[in-house]
Amino acid sequence: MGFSKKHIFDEQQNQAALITKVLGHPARISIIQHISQNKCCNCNELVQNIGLAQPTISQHLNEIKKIGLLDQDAKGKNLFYSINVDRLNDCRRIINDFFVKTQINCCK
Amino acid sequence: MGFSKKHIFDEQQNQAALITKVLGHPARISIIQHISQNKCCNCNELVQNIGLAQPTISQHLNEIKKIGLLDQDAKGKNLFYSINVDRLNDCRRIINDFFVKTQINCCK
DNA sequence: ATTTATTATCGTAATATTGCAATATATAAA
DNA sequence: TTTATATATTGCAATATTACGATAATAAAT
Repeated sequence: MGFSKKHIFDEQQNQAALITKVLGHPARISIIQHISQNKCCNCNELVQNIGLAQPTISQHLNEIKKIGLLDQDAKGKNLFYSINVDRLNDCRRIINDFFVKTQINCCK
Repeated sequence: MGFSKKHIFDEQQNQAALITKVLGHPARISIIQHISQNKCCNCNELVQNIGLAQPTISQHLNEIKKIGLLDQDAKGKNLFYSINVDRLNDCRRIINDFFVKTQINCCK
């Protein structure tokens, strides 16, 4: 046990769960907020501001990349991250749809 | 290691992360949808429909309860679950705020 | 009182996540 | 070429999550 059973759920359910799972850690919420507030934010800046070790930040960045929320732009030795706004809006729509449909079902 | 560091994040960040973490599993997405579609849905019905063992469903229900999304109404030996719509809308607002603020920051 | 049905809890195994030190990699500067 | 800086990867320890069988608890029905 301990294994995943996502095959018994449909595409939409797995998609909504994947997005919320990635958002389901305060470090990742914080990283996304910080990048959005400081366009062209590099890894080091996140390490300084958030207070987690560099490998830990790097790991969380990878999780966020999994749902396509990050663009990156290498400039010299720096790697600047920014939010992919189109994908952000996709995610927002997917999660909001879940809430709206649930709410409508409850009240009819 | 392996321990949580949520004390380095603010209340809002932890709140958003807690809500999304609970939603971050397809079984819980499915359970919430099923309860919303069938008002007064008991545990057994979820077990039948979702295809996970009864203790597993019970465990997921407990996770969902942690963010106040479930009301329960004991009728005889049955325990009927329903969605707390006020709390659902709270959660929706909290998550949507996160998306909207992030999007605004990106584009100014 | 015994049986039946429903849900919760306990115990446990498998796996996943979180966090970091150490190290590797890559690029720029000296 | 050596040094410095930025990021990624590896390896590992601690903890959390997921899933389920077994069992307990509760309430109705016989």
